[in-house]
Amino acid sequence: MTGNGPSLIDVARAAGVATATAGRALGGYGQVSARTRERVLAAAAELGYRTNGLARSMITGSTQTIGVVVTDVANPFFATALRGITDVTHPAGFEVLLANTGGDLDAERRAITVMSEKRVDGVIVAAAQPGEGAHLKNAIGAGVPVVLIDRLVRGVPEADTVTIDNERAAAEAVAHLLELGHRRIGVITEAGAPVRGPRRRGLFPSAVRLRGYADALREAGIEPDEALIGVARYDRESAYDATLRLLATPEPPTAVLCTDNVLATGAYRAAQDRGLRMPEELSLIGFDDEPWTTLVRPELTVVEQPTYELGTRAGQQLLDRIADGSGTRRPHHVELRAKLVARGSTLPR
Amino acid sequence: MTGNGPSLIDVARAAGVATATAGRALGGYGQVSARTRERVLAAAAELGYRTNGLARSMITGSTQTIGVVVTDVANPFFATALRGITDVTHPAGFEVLLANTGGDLDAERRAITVMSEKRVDGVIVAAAQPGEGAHLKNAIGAGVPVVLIDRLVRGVPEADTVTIDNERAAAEAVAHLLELGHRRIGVITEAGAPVRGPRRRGLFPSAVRLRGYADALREAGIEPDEALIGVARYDRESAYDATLRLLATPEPPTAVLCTDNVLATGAYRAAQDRGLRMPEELSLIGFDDEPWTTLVRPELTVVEQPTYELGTRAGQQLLDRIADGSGTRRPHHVELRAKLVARGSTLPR
DNA sequence: CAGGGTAGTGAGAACGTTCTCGGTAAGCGG
DNA sequence: CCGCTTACCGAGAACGTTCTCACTACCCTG
Repeated sequence: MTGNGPSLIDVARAAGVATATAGRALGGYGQVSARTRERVLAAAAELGYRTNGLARSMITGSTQTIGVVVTDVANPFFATALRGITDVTHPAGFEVLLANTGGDLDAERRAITVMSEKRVDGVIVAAAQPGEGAHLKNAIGAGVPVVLIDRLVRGVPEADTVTIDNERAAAEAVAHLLELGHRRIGVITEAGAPVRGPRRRGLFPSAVRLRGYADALREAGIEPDEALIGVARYDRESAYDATLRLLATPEPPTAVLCTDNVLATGAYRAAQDRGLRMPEELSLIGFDDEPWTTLVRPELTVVEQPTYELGTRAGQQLLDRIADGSGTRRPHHVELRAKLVARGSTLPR
Repeated sequence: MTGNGPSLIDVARAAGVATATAGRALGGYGQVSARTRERVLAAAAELGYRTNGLARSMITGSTQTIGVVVTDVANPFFATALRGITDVTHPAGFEVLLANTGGDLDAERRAITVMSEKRVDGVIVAAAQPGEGAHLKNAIGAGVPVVLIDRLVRGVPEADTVTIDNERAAAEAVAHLLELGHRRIGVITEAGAPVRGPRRRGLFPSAVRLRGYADALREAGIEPDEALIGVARYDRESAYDATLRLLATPEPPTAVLCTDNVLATGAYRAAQDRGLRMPEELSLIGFDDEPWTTLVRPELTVVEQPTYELGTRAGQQLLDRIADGSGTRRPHHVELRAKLVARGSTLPR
């Protein structure tokens, strides 16, 4: 790099004061007379001085930077959550260091390590895998506060969490369909989500939603039918295929719930291509509200997640913990509620 | 913050070597015998040592961090561009420091200042205002490489740029409509875009697209009609209103081009609410392809921008300039081409 | 006028690395 | 056995700030 510009020493020399005094004038700490402050500021402006944040951070022990680790910023869900995070943390004087894991656990480990070495004041993590949290536990042990969003991780009880009550959200969607008279209700969900299993930390939203779906059915006296559960990869085409398979079974569902909005686009397209009239021949519910859901015909009924708020709450959570500092603060767990927005794709005729 | 953990000195003491040697063993530079390296590594693992990146960066002069400044990460356009940036820079060992300006020039100035003080190795900027580039010029003068994306800024000739040929893209869209026999072609565009004016740097995409629209019309012997230019704020509702106004004129357009995808959602909705059959009664073209454009009926014809590639190219551009270092590299200007994707909203019956 | 508090300043340590330089021991050719 | 090279390592400087401490005026109080 180039000569890197003038340092505080240069400014002090130019102003005819000690470096300590120049630092006080520019940094806004300690006592400086108005006259010398002005002299120092003038000298700094003259030389084009830029504070070296690295040196400052080494002394103060704070970088005024937080890390944000997500699987994919291009996903509108994480993008808006990220916006929520920055909207809260930026006014508080914090910058955001961003990492994309692409869902790869190793990438997440590396990201956490690098951020930790860069001495971020805390991290907000949307975990890649629910099962492995050793690296997060390490970070916390090293004094880096961790806030988990959207996904809980096993083995990190010290972390704050901000999540959405996915079980309840899915159950409400199912209840809505039951109320409309549906009995054979299908679901399109992401691969790797077990239908049964103990209720505990370390499950992904899609899995939790699937449980909410199953529980709601049982509560209505309907035993969940494996044949009505369509498993897909996390992309539109896969969801499209899964939906077609579901609709081609001997006893096809009269309603389908999608556990994600990407999956919903595939399912919607499948219903269109199959020539099924919605909601008469097939009712459809998506997850996560997006602008397009009111442009399609019929409009799509969705479970609307408070995505932006997820970000703001997580940001606030992290700020609180950073401000606390003592490390004695017990972990907080925020669970936000999603809202069912009924539209044409499920309304009764 | 907590005691901040063991330092290199502690590791060296534990391993019974000098700090310089411990640094060599852990940092992978200089000469170290296999045996001592192992001793140092063992001691480091034992103590739970984390390299202090701040101290390292102070010496090496590189933070392995780049800054990215956009107006809104929640906008899918910037979100995918950002994804492109990280996908290129992360493998090269760079982290991304993100800032949202919300379109505010002062916020952009502050962001650039802070990033510069944090000693990022370079910045990628989607500018808030095309007219003011003094702060960017300053940054470049201070040795911080700048790559502009999507929007050109006046007064910063030293910056690399990666943009999309918006003029040509809009012209192609208009040509498509002319070919279909349309003569009264309207446009919905963002406020603040002059129809005429000299061709020069410092114009925003919407303005450039509007010029492309006007030029294409003139080339076909049609003088652009002010009454066919709908101006809106950058949101769906405003575009909705502007479209309705356009359609309510005495001689309404038979086709409408939107200079942005957010505006397109509003226009599409307006056409629906007005009960206009597309493409028979109104042809519509949007900007930027998104998943929903193939879910609506009719499917939306769009100008597809290479958004992801915009990010990757910008990332590569910045990496190249950082690697160069000499500062003698002449600025590169990459202009990517958009592609018209014809769909049901414009196809002839 | 003595005593004590306070605003302002300077000198130097400290943060935790990497870099520079010099020194020691081992290996090797003659 | 001598001289030369090379691998390895240590001591200390350097990066550019903030923090600690001490010191000097100066003002105020009694």
